[in-house]
Amino acid sequence: MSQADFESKSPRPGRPRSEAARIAILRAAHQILMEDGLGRLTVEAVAERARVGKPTIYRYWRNAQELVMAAFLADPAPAQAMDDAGAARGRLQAQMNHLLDTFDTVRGRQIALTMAAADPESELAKAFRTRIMLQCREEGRSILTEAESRGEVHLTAGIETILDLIYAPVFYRLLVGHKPLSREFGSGIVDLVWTSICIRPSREIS
Amino acid sequence: MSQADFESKSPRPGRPRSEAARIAILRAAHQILMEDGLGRLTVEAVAERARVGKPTIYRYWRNAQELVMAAFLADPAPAQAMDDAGAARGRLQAQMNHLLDTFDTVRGRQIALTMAAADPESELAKAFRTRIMLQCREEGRSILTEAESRGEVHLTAGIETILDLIYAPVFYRLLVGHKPLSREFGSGIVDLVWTSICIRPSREIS
DNA sequence: TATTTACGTTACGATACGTTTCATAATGAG
DNA sequence: CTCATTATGAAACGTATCGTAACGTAAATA
Repeated sequence: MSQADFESKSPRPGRPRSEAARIAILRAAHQILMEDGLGRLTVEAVAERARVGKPTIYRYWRNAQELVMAAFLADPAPAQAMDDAGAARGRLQAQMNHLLDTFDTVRGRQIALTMAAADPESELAKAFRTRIMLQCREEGRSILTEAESRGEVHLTAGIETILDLIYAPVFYRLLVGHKPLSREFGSGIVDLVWTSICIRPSREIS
Repeated sequence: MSQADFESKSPRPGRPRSEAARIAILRAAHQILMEDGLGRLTVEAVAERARVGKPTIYRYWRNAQELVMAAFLADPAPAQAMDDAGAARGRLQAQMNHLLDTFDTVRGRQIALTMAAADPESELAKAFRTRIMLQCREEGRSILTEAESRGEVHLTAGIETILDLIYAPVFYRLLVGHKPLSREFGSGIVDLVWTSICIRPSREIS
């Protein structure tokens, strides 16, 4: 009788895990990330704030990095209701605005930093960035591929490169901080990319 | 007689600082960054590898972060001799290739990570990123503004936004690692941006 | 009831930070 | 030459943190 069998047959013997403790830990971690930033988060501090023992934290997560990622994912940003009806360019712009609203925040920067600081090849980092990046990137992809099928744009340069051109500058300014993010910046990005890929180039933007 | 006066009048009394120690420290730090990465560099390890005392390190630099930045700056990447004669687009492409050669390395990623992990508002971080970013960014700016003065491109979207579109995707892939950097990627970036800003749009690229 | 698993507290050994103390070294001034 | 000064590396210090072990108690199942 393996453990899997055991679990499927009846509840485990012994004390059950405390969901209240788990939630308190995730909340405490998130608060510390917002107040002190990624570099100052310690398991000790989280344990103290959540009023739990360190062993409890280590029962759920292997290290601080894993806890941090879990904390961000446990408190997901609000998804935007995407309007499927409008023009592709307008939808891309709206989505960019939503991305800026979501990431031009303390939280956004800490998320980006967490992603950057992780070993890119680790399964943990892959899973995290998939979760963080997937929604907006897939929306962008969907907008662009639909526009392509309507003959409005060409994606010759490769959809992945185009998506990077759209989203990377946000991330870049978020992390490097050499210039602020702004709606104007977001519009500039969308304008540049759209001008490049649209099949009927429109010079009236100049 | 202030310290500045003192220094300008005659050599300081007492034992002079050891340039050999300073160089050994910077080299050791750089080696550890290349082998273990930013997150694993400790002052203790640098001191041991450089065969110096910790107080010696702290006499020169206030903390590990400052030392890391100094180590990267002490070993600058080779500057590319820029050919002023070619077409702007080709020069931009060549510069992008050089940027990829320089940054698609262990060192490049550690530099980017160092920049990202620093508090963007600190004077130290500002100075560091200025040093790291200034050369390639100013070259790109120069290429584009010359092309603009020749009536080849328009920079309506703002030169800063355009420069971010060119360089951010490199940084993004370098840090996030969701897809590799490549010459093809670099060409894709330059193509997309060029198509967007050039005044005579050329459709033969599609 | 006994057994099992989870809990928080406490303690542990290891590592690292930034600083102090110390003996020695390396200079310039008198 | 002596003396004063500054730098050096080794050693030590107090503090913080990591990840884990030990412990008494709690909360469940059989």
